[in-house]
Amino acid sequence: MVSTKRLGYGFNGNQSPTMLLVPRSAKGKRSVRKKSRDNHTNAIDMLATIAADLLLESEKSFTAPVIGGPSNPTSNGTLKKEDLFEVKPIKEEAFDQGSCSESVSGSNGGCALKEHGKLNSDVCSKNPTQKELMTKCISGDCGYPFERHSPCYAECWEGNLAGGMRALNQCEPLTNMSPDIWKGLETCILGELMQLDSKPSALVSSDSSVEVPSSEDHIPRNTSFPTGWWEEKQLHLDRDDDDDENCSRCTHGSTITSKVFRSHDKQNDRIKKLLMSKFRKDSRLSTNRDFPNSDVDKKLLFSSRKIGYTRKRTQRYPFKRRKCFHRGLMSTYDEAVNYEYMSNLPEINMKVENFDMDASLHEANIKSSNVTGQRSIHESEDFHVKLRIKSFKVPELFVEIPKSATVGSLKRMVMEAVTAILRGGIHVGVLLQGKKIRDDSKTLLQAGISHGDKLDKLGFILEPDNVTLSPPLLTNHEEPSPLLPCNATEPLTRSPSATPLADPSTIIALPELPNPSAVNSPESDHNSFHFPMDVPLQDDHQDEISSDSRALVPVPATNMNALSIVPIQKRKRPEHSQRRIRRPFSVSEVEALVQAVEMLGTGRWRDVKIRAFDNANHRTYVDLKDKWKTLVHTAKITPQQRRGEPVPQELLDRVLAAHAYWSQQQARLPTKPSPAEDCMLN
DNA sequence: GTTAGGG
DNA sequence: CCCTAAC
Repeated sequence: MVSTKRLGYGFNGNQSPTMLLVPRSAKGKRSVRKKSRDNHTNAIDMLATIAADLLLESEKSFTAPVIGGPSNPTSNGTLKKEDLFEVKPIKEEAFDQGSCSESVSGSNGGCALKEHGKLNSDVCSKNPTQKELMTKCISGDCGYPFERHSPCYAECWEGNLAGGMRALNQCEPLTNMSPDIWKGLETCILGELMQLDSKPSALVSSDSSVEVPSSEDHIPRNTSFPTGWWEEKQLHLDRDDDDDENCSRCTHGSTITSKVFRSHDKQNDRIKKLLMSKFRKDSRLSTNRDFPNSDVDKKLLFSSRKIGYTRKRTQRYPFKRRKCFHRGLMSTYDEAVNYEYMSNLPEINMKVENFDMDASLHEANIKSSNVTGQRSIHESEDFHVKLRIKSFKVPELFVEIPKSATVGSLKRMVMEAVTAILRGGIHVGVLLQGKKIRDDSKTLLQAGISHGDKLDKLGFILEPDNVTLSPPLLTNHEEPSPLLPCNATEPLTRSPSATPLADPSTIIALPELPNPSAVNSPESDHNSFHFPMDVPLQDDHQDEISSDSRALVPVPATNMNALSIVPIQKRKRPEHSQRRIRRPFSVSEVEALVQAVEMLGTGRWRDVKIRAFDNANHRTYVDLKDKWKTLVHTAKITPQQRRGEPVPQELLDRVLAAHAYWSQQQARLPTKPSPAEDCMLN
């Protein structure tokens, strides 16, 4: 018996950032849209993207970006010119510390914007050039209807005045799209947002101004910053007037009147009709590229280059901002799986081709849009729920390995473990407030994955495919567990329930260690160094993982409790765990098996197991029996017919001999010990 | 829980 | 390596 200290490691994958843009009406988890193929859909795409941006940020509270350049103004507010022109890349780490962290902590939710607002105020007051530039961007001089999507404004935000100026100069006005049209579109979208806010007082009044109540009350307490998008917008517009007061206004959510709502209602309705009509036609004529030449159609056909730039911006900012200000939110999205396609951010983020699939909803939209004032909340169906999955975690793994093991062996163990989990296929489970959403046919809206407060509780789970559905076990796993970041730094210490590895008898001898019993131990062979799969798959263990880590912890296959709640498509073994990983017998294992069978015979596999494979936890006596069966078969066929690692002919000869002998013995006296065993017993 | 045998 | 009948 080998006694050796083991090191426990917990793994949680770390993968590339992802962002998903999914229409609310999308069904199922795989409703990722295909990329748009023409300018028409590009235009809709862009509008949808913008709308989604606005929507999300109105719901989840938009937070201001951090100025990249003069991020650390001196106490007296003095800013050097070179500071303004210096492009300082924003490091993500910066968002996890300092004022960002404070603002995230919750008590002073307005701190982030306050800081930012003051900062920007300082910048503006000290540098009228930047202020002017920003104003130009806001006013639409660069042709972008929403300043946040304006390249020059974006640059200004980051303090990159030179870049902002360059962007402004390079920016071609969208001559095909009159400002009024854009204003109208904007108003339409914002109208949707207000409706979504579910505030009865959110009205589009006929006097061309809109009173927008604060969304503060609807912001989850654990979100970082209770400020609506329009509030931030207003902050920009009113920055000339004050600085600190901006913050208090935003934070306390007083009623404001925003310039952006001052559009003409009739025009808005007309535009909306055209837009909705356009969307509807698009959904019906998805393959028809000859689009009607309505005004909107023409005006939607603008340069795709701009769209691309806009998208680039829309991806860029939410990523940074929420990293800073929405830590609590982001953490729920951090859970993820290492899917290759997930890393293709630009592709996924532009999936809005079938922007509107629900014709009935469109009808409702058009119908309701004809009615001024209250509109159905279903209008928001057309917008998107934007989920940013920062990373997907691979299943949490547990590896126990002697300190003396090599790094290479550790790598192999991890590789084996990962392979074992992935080989059976894998799928994503969706958790909302700790509960599984099993009905793939539900829309996101129906499932409740549409509102900001709910999105906080949204999580994803990576699960093996070969799992089963067992209702009696549901309650165990369905307990709402807050989805928080998982550090998984103490994976093994939190398992009070003894695992097989805690038992010395299950410790696997490793080649690096002197092993007195290695003579008969197949595990002493270098090739037989395997990841102890039995260990991490204990039920109790996994339950703790699921509840403690609270992250996207994919459920190992043999966790019956967890697996039981997983809806599956490919369910080949409904009531059982994932197939064990294939572990070919090494030559030394074969030798040990042959030797044991020579002594014990072919009908005492349990004894064979105990005698020769007691340390090999992954070899059951059934495995040994099966292996012997295949060995006999292998010995009978020609070497050319054999596959896998060649077994020495000497061993195969012994197999045949032993097989012949014990077949004969079993026919005569099934219980008589072999001469060899007699010798051993003596 | 083991064994044996088909898949 | 899985599954299961038979013990």
